[in-house]
Amino acid sequence: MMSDVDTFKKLLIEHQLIVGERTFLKDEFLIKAGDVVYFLNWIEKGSVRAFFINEKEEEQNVRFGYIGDLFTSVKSVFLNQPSDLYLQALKKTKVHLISVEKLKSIIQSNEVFSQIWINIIQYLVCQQMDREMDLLTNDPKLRYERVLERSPQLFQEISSKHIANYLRMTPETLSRVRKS
Amino acid sequence: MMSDVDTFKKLLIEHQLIVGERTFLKDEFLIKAGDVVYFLNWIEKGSVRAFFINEKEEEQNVRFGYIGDLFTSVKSVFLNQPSDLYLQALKKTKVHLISVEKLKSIIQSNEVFSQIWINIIQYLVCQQMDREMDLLTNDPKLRYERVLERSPQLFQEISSKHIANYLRMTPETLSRVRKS
DNA sequence: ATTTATTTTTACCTTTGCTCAATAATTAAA
DNA sequence: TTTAATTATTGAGCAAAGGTAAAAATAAAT
Repeated sequence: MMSDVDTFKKLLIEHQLIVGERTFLKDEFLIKAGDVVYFLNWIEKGSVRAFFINEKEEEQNVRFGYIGDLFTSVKSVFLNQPSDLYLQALKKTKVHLISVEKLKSIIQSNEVFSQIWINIIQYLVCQQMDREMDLLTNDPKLRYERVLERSPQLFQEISSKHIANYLRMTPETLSRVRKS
Repeated sequence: MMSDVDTFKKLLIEHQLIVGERTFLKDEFLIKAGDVVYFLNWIEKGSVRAFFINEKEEEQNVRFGYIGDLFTSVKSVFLNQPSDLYLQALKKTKVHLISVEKLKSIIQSNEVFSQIWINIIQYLVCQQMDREMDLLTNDPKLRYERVLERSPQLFQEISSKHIANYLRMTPETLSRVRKS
């Protein structure tokens, strides 16, 4: 059985929404804060992180993307405003570029697209609720275990340093938590 | 100029999606965890909180609703599963009931509905990103200030006790933060 | 392969938000 | 209005997560 995201990817190809591809070296930025976002990135190879700079000028990770993921600065796309996130390649990463303009247009004109789009963003809302519940867990160990259970692949793909940041703790705390 | 939510409310009336109304006394539950959710609550009067029970059996607030808001257990509606949230009246609260079944049906069949629905849930995603950034702010004072700036009405409507919980801190810490 | 840089682990110390407790202030109930 | 119950404030002590620093382990670069 095909997932909504798989169906959506098939539609992206059929309707020629893929307008190019790009390769980023490790640490290169797909998008920087302040940039206007023209593309969704469909990751063919590599991995990416999304982070923002907080009030103390520190980087704060909010999302990771791996092979097969559609990755972008969502708020920027939805609100038509400059990105508040940085998207950065964690290793050499190849992406296919989906035109935001064409995507928005076809979501408005094509019934099939709009319905599947609804399913996809509704699912995104659900994932964000889970993320909120994770972040509201005070005990670092429980926070770690919750995320490990739901996203085990995260811990395969991403370095502990970045996971610790994502989990709102220091690398030292994560290291201790994993031992105990 | 009419907001998407206002337009949506107008459509709810025109298409007779309001199938009843209910009044809840202070502390009564609109929905309990485990319940199947049949309705969206359009709040006419009063205020409501959404919370879940965490691993330590404590209540954890995740959302508040006031007059005019559409309020429900979103994940339950989107995933067709029992609610993981409790929705509880914080004072005597009157709501109009929107049929989830009818809403889902009309979103699939009516172009106008589906397009405005897309706008509404895309906006919801953006709000959740902001919430995530709030929760990732480590310093309680900054966390308080961020939310106060973006949702000043929250501090009018809701008691400090519940706000503190929502902000991931104790009432004592919130009290001290407000003084300083 | 060797060097350089980065990440992870460990120990010790510091800070800060939480618990507990007592009081004051508000709100609800009789 | 008076009483009861809940909520908000303040202080003191403590536990736990974070900071610092140094060593060990990986990974990257030459």
